[in-house]
Amino acid sequence: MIEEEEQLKLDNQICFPIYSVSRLITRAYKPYLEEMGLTYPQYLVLLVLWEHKKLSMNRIGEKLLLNTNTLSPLIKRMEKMNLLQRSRSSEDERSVFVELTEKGISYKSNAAPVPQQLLKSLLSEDVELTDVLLLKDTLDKWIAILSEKSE
Amino acid sequence: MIEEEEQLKLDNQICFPIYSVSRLITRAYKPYLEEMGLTYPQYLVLLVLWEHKKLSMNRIGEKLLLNTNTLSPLIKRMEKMNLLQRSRSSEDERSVFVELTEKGISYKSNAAPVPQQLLKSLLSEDVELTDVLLLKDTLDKWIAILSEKSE
DNA sequence: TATATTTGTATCGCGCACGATTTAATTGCT
DNA sequence: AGCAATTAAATCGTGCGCGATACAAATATA
Repeated sequence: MIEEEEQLKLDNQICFPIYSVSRLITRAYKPYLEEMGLTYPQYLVLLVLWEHKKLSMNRIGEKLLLNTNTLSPLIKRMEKMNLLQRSRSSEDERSVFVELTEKGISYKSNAAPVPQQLLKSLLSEDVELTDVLLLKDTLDKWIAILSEKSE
Repeated sequence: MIEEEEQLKLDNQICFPIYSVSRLITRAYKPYLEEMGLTYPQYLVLLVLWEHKKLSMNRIGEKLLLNTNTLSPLIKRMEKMNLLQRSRSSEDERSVFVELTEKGISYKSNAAPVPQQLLKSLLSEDVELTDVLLLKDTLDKWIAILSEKSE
């Protein structure tokens, strides 16, 4: 157990590297994404829609752990870019369903090699694939814990 | 090696869990920090100043991997809260040095137990301290790689 | 059937992040 | 000394995140 004084040093924090790597990875994604005029969160929306065709705002939010106050304007921006279409459900007039346009679907082939390339740039002698899988495993468990806590 | 189609599924992404956990951790910090009226990035600035007394904007940015376009307004907000004081260097009029006030220093004792409590809430049967240290190790290596790339 | 509660989405305000640009001070070069 | 290049901060515009709030549609309850 580290003593109180030591705990507060930046180097001994566990949350700071997570926060920093998250930002650095978004930055690393940028050159690939801005060719398509996308931001990282917008790319995430495409990811779930490539996989699921048509989803309500609600379901997209659940999958990305984002609230509608973040998603609403984000998705509207993507609609303006003609990447997707929003439409009210006829069964439940409160729900808005989101579906990709041809353009949105077509971006899939451009984006396909990106995660692989990025992963490659994160691997080295020091960081092997097994380390990454271990890391992902821990993070996934934390997501389960933390997202449950915030209901 | 995962095939192309599979790669694009959210569950197979490595960057998404990092992005999500980062946000969830900031959220988990919130109840502790808002007692002091702080945000997570502001808390990070306090961390480095508790450790280093007096630093230029530049040096704070280096340590937190943040640029001045993020730090300038953030630090000005903290100055308004009387947590710190800014002053131009007399040797180099371009540099602005930042130093904590008594109030800023005094927050240290409030913040001291927070990281420990947070870490505790992240540990479970499934995630032990050794896993966390392994994770931090990988992330620190990635910071080295990624922060070098963006010069 | 009338009313209360819940649910799905949108809006508002604030605080980051960050690319691009600006301004001022310092350094380097001839 | 004189001028270009570099360096340190600040400013601007855009896009997230997110707490708080609003509002309409659907559901539950009396």
